[in-house]
Amino acid sequence: MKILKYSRQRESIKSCLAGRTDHPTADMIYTDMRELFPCISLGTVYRNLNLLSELGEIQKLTCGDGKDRFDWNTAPHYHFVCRRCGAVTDLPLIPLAELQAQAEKVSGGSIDSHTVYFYGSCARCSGPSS
Amino acid sequence: MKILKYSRQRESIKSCLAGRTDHPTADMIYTDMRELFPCISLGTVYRNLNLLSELGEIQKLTCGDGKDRFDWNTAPHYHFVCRRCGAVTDLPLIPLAELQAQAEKVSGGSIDSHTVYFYGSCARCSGPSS
DNA sequence: CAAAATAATAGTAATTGTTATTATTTTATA
DNA sequence: TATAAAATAATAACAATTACTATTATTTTG
Repeated sequence: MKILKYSRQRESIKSCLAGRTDHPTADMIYTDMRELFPCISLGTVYRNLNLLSELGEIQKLTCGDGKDRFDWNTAPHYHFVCRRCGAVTDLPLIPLAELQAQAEKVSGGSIDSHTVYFYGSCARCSGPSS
Repeated sequence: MKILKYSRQRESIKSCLAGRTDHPTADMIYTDMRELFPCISLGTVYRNLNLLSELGEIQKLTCGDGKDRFDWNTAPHYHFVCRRCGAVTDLPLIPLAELQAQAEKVSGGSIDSHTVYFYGSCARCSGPSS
């Protein structure tokens, strides 16, 4: 199936994601999208998020909370997951290309990417008011 | 609910997992377990795997294929996921404590663990016969 | 050791996140 | 504009997991 260069919903889903710094689930995107397209289907959201991530225009994350999350930033970077509030945030760390090269060596196969998730309690949740 | 010190099924699930070097899903454990306990329930397998991982006696992995996997080795270590055959294997790499310390610093919160998954094609799947 | 209390189990139903199906509408192209 | 292809909304189906319940196993208590 050839992909059309233009689809209102897909364009909108992509820019909706691009406008968020958190890492929303399909359901969160769906909630947002209904403001613009009150009749949009959850299936459309899922289909386009998967399509966009297959095309390499967005990234799918699995941080261990059971639901997929999505990230407009396709550049490799590491994430932090707060176990208390569930927030997923980017960390300003340089991805370790050497680590991946080392992993590839010991694996005996070929490695094209890696993911790193840090788990703990975010600044807000560790703060004095909690 | 207080946890009993002895339950045949739980003990057996734990030692079943301990005897495997792959990182089986609940369903794979279930298949194994039925040889010993033909009437064991899948719910029992799930409940005990979750219980054991909450107790810190085993580890739960989410490598992005939709199903949870389990690891008898609770020591921090990194994993390799083959996108072709789906195998999940351990990598002999020293976990980077400094990276976690660095992540904690930039996060502003507190971090107690991190996971690393490498993705690619394993030795067998990259080999000549494929 | 027997009886009472508590936890674990098998069997099953329910829930959740996600994907597939289908009739209809949108978009691209001639 | 007419035709073909792709995307959509609505809905059903699905797979992994969790919840429920009556019964059984284990522990505790007298």
